[in-house]
Amino acid sequence: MSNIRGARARARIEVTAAIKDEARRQLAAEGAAKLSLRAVARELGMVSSALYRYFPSRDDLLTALIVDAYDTVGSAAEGALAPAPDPRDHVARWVALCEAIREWALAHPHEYALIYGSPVPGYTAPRDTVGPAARVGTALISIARDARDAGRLTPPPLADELRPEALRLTAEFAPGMPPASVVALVAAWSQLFGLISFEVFGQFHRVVEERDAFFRQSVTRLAHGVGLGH
Amino acid sequence: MSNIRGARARARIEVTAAIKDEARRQLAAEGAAKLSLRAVARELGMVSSALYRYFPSRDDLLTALIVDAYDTVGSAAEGALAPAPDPRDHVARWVALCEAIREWALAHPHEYALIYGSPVPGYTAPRDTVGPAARVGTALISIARDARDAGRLTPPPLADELRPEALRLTAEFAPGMPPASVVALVAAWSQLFGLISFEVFGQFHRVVEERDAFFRQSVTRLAHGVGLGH
DNA sequence: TGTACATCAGTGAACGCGCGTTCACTGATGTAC
DNA sequence: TGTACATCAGTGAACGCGCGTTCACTGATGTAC
Repeated sequence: MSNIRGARARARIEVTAAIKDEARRQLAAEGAAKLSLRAVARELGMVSSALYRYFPSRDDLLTALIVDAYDTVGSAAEGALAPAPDPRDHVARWVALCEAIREWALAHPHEYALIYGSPVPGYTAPRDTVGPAARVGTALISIARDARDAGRLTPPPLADELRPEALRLTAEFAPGMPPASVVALVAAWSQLFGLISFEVFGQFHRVVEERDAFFRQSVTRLAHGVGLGH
Repeated sequence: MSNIRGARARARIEVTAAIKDEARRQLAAEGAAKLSLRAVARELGMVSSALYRYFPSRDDLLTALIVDAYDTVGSAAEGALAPAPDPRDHVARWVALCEAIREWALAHPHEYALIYGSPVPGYTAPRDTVGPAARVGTALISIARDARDAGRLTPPPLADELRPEALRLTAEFAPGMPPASVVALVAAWSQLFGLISFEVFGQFHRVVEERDAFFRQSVTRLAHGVGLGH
């Protein structure tokens, strides 16, 4: 039974998780700027200095929350990729993926704001965040790749001035894909989050009412813009 | 000479402007959450309580900054509408409009974040902001309307489930326009800000390098998605 | 034109508050022999 | 299996800080007669 690992090791894992959970709760209540170590400790019945056994500073706690957020939205996206009803209907898979991301965002608006909203002032994201941050983009690309392999991806027109950049993006993020499609994918990626951010941040208030249907329509059009399903 | 208006009235206007300018400076340095009345007063050589002669509370100062931000980006947008080289090239006008908004955003990232980023926690936008907030959307619609009047607007396909919503949106925001175009316009509006937000908030860091050309390409495609220029 | 009174910008002290972080400490858990 | 020592989670007090807002006040500007 080598899985016991001692009371200390297990306690450390549990307390670390409890701190992050409470921090997330306060994030949802007050927003990132007002997240306070003292308040987290208070709520947990600890003394504030005790948190320094787990996180060297407030910023490190924030970083952990950011990494977790990227990871949960990333795995939500990847999860939506798997159970596709018809793996050959690339538009439907694209829409399902977009809907999974939107649902996560609506369920966790403050964690969403943490990673896709205004940067937290005075805080600069460390290296640890770049891997998890890429997962959503990778999922979007994978659908386009499947479509290409099935001969059902039509590259959109591409301005000459963007050709070098398109080749660079392709080499770096989606080798083998048509460069024009890669550019369109990057644009669609940001536009997807434009749709979600406007909903989550309240810009659609008193504008769009039928949000589900509007989102479905818009991301379907986005899929066509990328060249899926032609 | 009735334009003298007394030293008091003129001083009030000047001091109010100075407070907002200094607040904007701090916004750029620290972000909205850290904007502090005391720091603004300190920098202006006033005592903090003196600001209460001009703004009843910190939130009211924030509201003033938000309204100003919507107004400046709105007039930047409207300004780009006017000097169109060829008023019949609706795609070019659309692109110019989008570029004007992007340039304002890049030049004033914190004011941009104030209105298009995560909502400031604990702050709820008052009525005064809705008028100024609509100016950008109205400018986008006006281009589409010109295109339609010239017979150069092709409504995109529209899902049946969205038909009622499309009619409502049309009646409210763009009477007389094809409902499918209005839905596409609302989507394009949010997607435009997705492109800008990703650039301003750093998501394109180490991803997109040729930002000008990428933006031009993407908003041109956005124009086509709305049905301009067919 | 001169005077009496009202208005209002700005002062300075104070209120009560919460914050991040450091430090010397206690006592429980883990480890090596 | 038992003992001696090392590790480490958590304590409690303290540091120095900045914040928004209120309040009674002074003195300059504006207004009515």
